[in-house]
Amino acid sequence: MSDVPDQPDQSDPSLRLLWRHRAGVREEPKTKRGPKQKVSVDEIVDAAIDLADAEGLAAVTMRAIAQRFGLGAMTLYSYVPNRDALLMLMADQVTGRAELPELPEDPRKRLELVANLTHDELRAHPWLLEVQDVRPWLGPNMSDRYEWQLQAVEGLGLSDLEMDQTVAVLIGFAGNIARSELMKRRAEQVTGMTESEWWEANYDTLSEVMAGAHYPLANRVGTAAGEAYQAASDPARELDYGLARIIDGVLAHVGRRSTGAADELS
Amino acid sequence: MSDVPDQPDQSDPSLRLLWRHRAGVREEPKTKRGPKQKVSVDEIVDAAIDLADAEGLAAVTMRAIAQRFGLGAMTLYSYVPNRDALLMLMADQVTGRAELPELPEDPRKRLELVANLTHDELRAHPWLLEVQDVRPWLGPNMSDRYEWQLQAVEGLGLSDLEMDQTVAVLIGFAGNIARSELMKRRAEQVTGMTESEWWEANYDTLSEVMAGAHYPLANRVGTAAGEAYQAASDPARELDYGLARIIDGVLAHVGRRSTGAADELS
DNA sequence: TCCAATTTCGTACGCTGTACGAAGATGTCA
DNA sequence: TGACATCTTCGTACAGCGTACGAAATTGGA
Repeated sequence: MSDVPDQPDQSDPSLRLLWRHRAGVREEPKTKRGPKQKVSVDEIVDAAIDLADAEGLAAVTMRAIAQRFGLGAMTLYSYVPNRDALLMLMADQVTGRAELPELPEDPRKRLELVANLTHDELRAHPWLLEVQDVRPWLGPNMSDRYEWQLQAVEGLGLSDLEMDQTVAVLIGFAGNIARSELMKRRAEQVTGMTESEWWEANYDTLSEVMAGAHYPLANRVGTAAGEAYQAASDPARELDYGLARIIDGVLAHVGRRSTGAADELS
Repeated sequence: MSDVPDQPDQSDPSLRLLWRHRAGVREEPKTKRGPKQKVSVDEIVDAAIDLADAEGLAAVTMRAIAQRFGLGAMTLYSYVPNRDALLMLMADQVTGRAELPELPEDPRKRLELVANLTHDELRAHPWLLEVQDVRPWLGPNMSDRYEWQLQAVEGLGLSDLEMDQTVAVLIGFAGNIARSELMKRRAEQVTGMTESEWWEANYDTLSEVMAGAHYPLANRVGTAAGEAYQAASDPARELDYGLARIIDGVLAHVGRRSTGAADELS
């Protein structure tokens, strides 16, 4: 009824939850009545991370986590507003586990480090690939990570915008490799065969079904891949190859600029 | 009881379903008894694609699709073995809708075309991003696509393995851009605010909560981004930048090789 | 001591994919 | 023409999900 600044707090409540440990979060002046909470948000998030690591993100159900603490499922909702928020907290918390090594002098090594760190992390916690596409949440550990990533591309001669975009390309590429590794592992798990076993088991069907279709390049390339690795793909080598090309491109770009050529981006 | 080659058919039943239209699939000698099916697999898959386009992959439920045809939910299972198979069919079928343009002469333009085609497709059908990570299914349209993609990198001086990896880098990058656009759209939908509105609404909370944390580079880069576009990111420009760098890197690689330098990959 | 505040959690709802089995439709054969 | 085998259709049911709701239990402050 009044025009008092009664703004309904448009701000995202998840932010305070994400930054709960860092200085600056003012404790809300809550009365301390009521039972003490039996566990902490961190314990819950850690348990959820462990569960996701061990059995995949699908196994991270509210009921399963609660059970780990001997709690009722609904009890979790006094710690965390909902499952999506929990996933967000998991993502930030697991990001905080990796220590960020000092950056080497050599520009190529710096960029490789950024990509490899992301890749290793996603291999250890593949469920991050499924979580990430909620939002690039601004948690404290994600922010630390981003700052570190920017340090890796600082001083190369890139514009501010290009620094951000370069980081995005690198970690995006690392994510793609990790994703293809995950797919491969899952396919083996689901079918119960290795990749080469699958090809063997389906060779007859494939050639029957593809009779009349002509894939000269795909056949040649597929054969080459099958001989080089003994599978259709080898993510580790894909990582090396693609990363080298991307870094080549970035370094060529800044090199070209520093020798006085035109640049097309602000 | 006998040692007759009674092999339990290890081959993937989904393959015959994927290739159902192409020559070479032998019709199984089934008796023609029983009622005729009222719709076709193609109609079901098309309806599912339309639904996914309009309301997202989560809206693609067996019940919802069946209802579109006035069928009972369980009826779908006489057309398709399960939901995952349906998603696979959707992915291949929607891939077949895009026509594959003739490839230009200029190598750079060819690689750009491969990436842009993928990007446009994923913008039109973002749910492909959620489906793809089941497996790179060997459907007829996916196979056509792959052959076309290989044509784009044929003759550049890449080895067979490198051709495959180059295509993977390009379409993976296009997918990442599409994914970040999707995230952005979803975030706006969920929060009901544009990106800049969100930053404005959370500015106070952010600075309160991040007090004590120092992100000099992130602040500088973030400010630059906010001024350049009026948002934290601009996927269209990220596409141009990253694509240019990747292609730079690939062309530098083959250029270096053709001028007689060493190559590190088979 | 009593109450207000808070946590805990049992129950329930709507939604999902899909297993099961009955019912109906159709072609084939005696 | 009937009887039967085979196929499609689909109602019902189940387990599992996130979570809304409200009651019960617990605690600190007045």
